[in-house]
Amino acid sequence: MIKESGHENWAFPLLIPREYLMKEAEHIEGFAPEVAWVTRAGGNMEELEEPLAVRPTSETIIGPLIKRYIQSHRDLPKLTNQWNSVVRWEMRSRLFLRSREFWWQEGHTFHASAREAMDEVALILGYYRSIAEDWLAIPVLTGKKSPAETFPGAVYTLTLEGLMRDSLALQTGTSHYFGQNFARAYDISFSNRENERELCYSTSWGISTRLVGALVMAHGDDSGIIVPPKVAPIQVVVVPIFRDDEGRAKVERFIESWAPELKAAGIRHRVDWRDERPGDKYAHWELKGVPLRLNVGGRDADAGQVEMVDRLTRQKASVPVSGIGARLRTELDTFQKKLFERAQKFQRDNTFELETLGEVVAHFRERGGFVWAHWCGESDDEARIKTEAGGVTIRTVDESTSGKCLVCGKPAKYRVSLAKAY
RNA sequence: CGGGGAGUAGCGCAGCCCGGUAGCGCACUUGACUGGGGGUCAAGUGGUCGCGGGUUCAAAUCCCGCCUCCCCGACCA
Repeated sequence: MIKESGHENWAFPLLIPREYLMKEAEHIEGFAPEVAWVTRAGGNMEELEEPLAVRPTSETIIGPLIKRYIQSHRDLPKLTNQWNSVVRWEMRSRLFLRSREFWWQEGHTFHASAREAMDEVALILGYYRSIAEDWLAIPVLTGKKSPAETFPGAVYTLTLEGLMRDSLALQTGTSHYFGQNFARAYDISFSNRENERELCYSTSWGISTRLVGALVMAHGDDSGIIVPPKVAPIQVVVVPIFRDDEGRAKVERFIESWAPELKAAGIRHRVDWRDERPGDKYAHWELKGVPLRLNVGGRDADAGQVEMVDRLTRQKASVPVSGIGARLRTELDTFQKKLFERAQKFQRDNTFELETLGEVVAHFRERGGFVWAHWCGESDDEARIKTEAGGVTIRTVDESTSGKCLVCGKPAKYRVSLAKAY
């Protein structure tokens, strides 16, 4: 999707000179606590005269480099994307959700008009939503971040918020509109059609390996993870069941008689011939989240069928091998749909509408999920929510003309979603 | 940075208080029985007890110092 919409892959340096990093005041202020610095080098570990920052994100290195490629409105838009890892020196890390180093995709774009840049930010958010919902089967709430939660240096930040099965929210992607903030800091300008110098309008956006964590926590159960068919490396696993060599040969012949059909139907599958017991294999592949499992023994071979078990319900069904490719194709599509619907239902069942801070505090003492409420926009009130409701934060804000602020009771400017989040 | 806890076999732990030269579960190896939901039995492999020093005839155990990790809080997303 990213490439099809005209973005090119670029690669920018890992290490950022201090002077570059320091240029956008809000940006550096926001990231300062998490930046790792290279301060020594060489066999004697000598102090560097000028420390180098390990990129926590790449705006500050891309700015000074990209400006050379942008001179005229004819050079715009400049649409770049970079796959890399970044380092944020978190005090407390959490596997997949907040690690000190993580792999991601960061897009950085430069435009001749604010309108175009804002459209870009919305376009990408749509792509991210599609990745979350259509591929990972994770329903997401989208909206703007409150000023306190906005990316440092951005005019506004759009976000996707998913709900994990423990009813905590997780930010699964962000898309930022910078206006001319970064262009001003790095003097990224172009000659417009009137032959005047004008600062670029820029954006950045990213999704990371945190999505792996989201996948695990949005669908997993006590038996392990559940991987949506569309992204599953193995969509169907076949577990042969036999006692002796003779039985094995029979089952093997049977499987070989229809396994090519799976391949022809484009189904990613594997036959598990490991020297383990069937029960171990069942548990093993359930743990790994393989959507469909086929148990195949001598009795099935005789009957010309297999026993199909789906990871979601664990219900067993007999499936004739005739036309098995098409049948499994359908089953996988259904699985994808059901998984998404289950997550949607969970999100619906854990979404509430409340009016006062007292209600919100009481609610989050008992449970989690998303709570919709109204907010006047005062950051003091936002801070009060966080302290009094025990870490509850505003996840998204939408313009609103109705309702009263849940904290101060004054007419609200925004409709907000609240949640405890990772 | 504040509070708490833990370092003993690949993993999870007991033993420490009351010193006597290390044990349990899982995993692993071999064999037999087994095999349609994580099996049973038997025999095995595997450990400088986080590091350094001290006390003692003798230290996983007692004393001193150090290192590392985890949890809660603060911070961040």
